[in-house]
Amino acid sequence: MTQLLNSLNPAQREAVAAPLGHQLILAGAGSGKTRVLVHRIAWLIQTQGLSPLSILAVTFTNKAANEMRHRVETLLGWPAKNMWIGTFHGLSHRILRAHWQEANLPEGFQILDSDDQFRLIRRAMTELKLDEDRWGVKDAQRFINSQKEEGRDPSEITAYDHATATFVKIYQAYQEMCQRAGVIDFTDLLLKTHRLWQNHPQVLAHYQQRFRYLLVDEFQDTNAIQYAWLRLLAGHENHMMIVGDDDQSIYGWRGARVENLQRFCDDFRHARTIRLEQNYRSTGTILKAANALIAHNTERLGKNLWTDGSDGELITVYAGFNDLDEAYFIVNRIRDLQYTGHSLRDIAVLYRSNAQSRVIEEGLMQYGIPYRVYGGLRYFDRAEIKDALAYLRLIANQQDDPAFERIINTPLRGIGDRTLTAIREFAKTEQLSLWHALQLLLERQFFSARMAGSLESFMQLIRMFAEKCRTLSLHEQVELVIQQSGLIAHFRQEKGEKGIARVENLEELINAARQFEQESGAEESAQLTTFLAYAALESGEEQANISEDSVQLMTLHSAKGLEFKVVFLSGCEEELFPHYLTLDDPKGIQEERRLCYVGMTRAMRKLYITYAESRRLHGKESYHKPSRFLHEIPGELIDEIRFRTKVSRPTTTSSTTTSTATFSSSRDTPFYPGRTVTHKIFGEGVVLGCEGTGEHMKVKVRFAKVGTKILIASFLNVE
DNA sequence: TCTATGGTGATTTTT
DNA sequence: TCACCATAGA
Repeated sequence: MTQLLNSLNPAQREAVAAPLGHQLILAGAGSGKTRVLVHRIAWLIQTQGLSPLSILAVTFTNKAANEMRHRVETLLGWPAKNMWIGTFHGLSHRILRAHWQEANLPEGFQILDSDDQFRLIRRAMTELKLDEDRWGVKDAQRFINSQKEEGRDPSEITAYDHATATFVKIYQAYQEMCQRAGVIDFTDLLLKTHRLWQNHPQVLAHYQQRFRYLLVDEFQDTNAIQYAWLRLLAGHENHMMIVGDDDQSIYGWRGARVENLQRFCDDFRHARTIRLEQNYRSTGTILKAANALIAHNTERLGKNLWTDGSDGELITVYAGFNDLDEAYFIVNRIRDLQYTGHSLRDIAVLYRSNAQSRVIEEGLMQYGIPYRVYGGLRYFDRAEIKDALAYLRLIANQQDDPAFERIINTPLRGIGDRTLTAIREFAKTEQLSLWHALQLLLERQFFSARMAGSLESFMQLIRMFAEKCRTLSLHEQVELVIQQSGLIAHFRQEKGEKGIARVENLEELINAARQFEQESGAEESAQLTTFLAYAALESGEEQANISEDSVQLMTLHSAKGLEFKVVFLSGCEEELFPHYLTLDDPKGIQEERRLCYVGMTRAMRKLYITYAESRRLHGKESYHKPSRFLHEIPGELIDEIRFRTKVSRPTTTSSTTTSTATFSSSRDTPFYPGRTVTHKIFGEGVVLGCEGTGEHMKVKVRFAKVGTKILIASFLNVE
């Protein structure tokens, strides 16, 4: 047992071996918080004799949950398969599946993702005859989600003005549509679980008695409904350990409430606060700089990171002439690092907004440095995948209007907007699902003979699928649907790389289903439902070939929780960072400062901070002062370099290739870096570099499909 | 129903 | 600037 504690520092040990009761662990960046959580779980089981089944561990992302489960298993030495470790949404989902009746849900309820939600809200607005230009769908969506996060039903909202009253009407209509279609959105997962507990004390009691010990990660990111959820589950009897860092609260804009940390201490009396301040990640210099920066924030719970390691190198600040020059500097430093034997995966370039990645990508491309940009489309979010899943949803439940809308004319079968509007209107007046409405309209011979034919064959198709699927395994169902729905044929027609990729993605879905069959313990009859929920809740890893050693490009937000040996914090200019939309709100600026703190503390050994004196933004050249955050870092920790040569944007033509050719020395060949080329077998790719001349020139090309290859120029075609 | 064109507007993201 | 949308015309 003491073995468990041996590897920990005093503060960590205090947290891990704290007596039962409530604990708030204020865990600074890089202080080993996951380690503490995982050890605490092991300690509860091994020394306190708690059953693994009486422990509930909650995180925000699937990634964090998977990591925690994995580390618990490693530490305990046995599989923790039946332990409840998961996200708020995943755990809520599990509970709602078990209590669908009490929760007033259909047995096979499905989950809407944000995109489905958007479409359904838009439809609700059309039905209410609201002008989309005046009433933004996005605004309505935000309104609805934030009301739900506060736990409010449409009937519970007092509307003092016309705008709010309108949004409430939309909320009401949307909610009714969800109910009728048998679907729920992400926030509903939490809200309906909370309601379930409130309305059914015996269900609540069951979970309260089962989960005697709750552990919550990243508590500063909890919103109102999540807090209420936890509080209800904890009741008066149970114990709770929460881990968080108020200085890393960067999601206030999407409803996260840092105040929940303080509130926890008020609500759960006698909660013990333990600070983890020893940092195992960064150099002394980086920590001093980060501490100095964050000290400019007010109302902190207070924390000072320290290390017993060395001070390391100074922070290099680079003042670029413009954004190109800034990128040029970063790329050159990366090349230096590469030559001195660093792995590219240890290097990250961070920025405030996604648009900033472009210039840096172009620079990296010129030198053929592989990179990976985070924040792309995820597997289950791809249109073709969502189409296929919509077929499966409609097969499972014909009331599923969002699924119906998605595929009624995908692939194209000549069912246009007018036909659809007629179905929608009939469905609305008769309070029916679209499927049912269509059925009745066909019976009444509402449509022209031709249209009726198309519609009838669509319904036949779905009925046939439903019939056949009864006897098929999950992956066979998927296969049947993507083959015979015409989806594959449809995307095969699509020209270029895109179509090929889509077909491949669809085929991959069969594999995903097969894998799911083997891994999920679900009964065969429930597998389709569970698979669909899995697809909605776990949108999958971003696609990238992880095997290739590449520089990591991402926003500051997505960098949270990660660490890299070398970090470039780019675009540190007023109005970009802190972002101009936050400038008039002191709270906003403080959150930006925390974002900067998060960024800086990602660096283990070396931190570069860069900015540009001028930058092309929204098509215009703009000038900004260096970020105020730079001035908040003590000068003695900084080594500032200014640009030596002006790197100007070519003023001639404005195509991408010429503007980036600033980096390139080999413009005189048709195979200059950045150029798109095609190859008979490998498809489309981007030139990274070349050597030699004429027909025998060797060209290094990165192909979308097969990765980087060096080829003889004569085998390549310039588009 | 598909394609071309012009207007618009432009943080951060997970489930 | 550029990517997204909505609308008009084939």
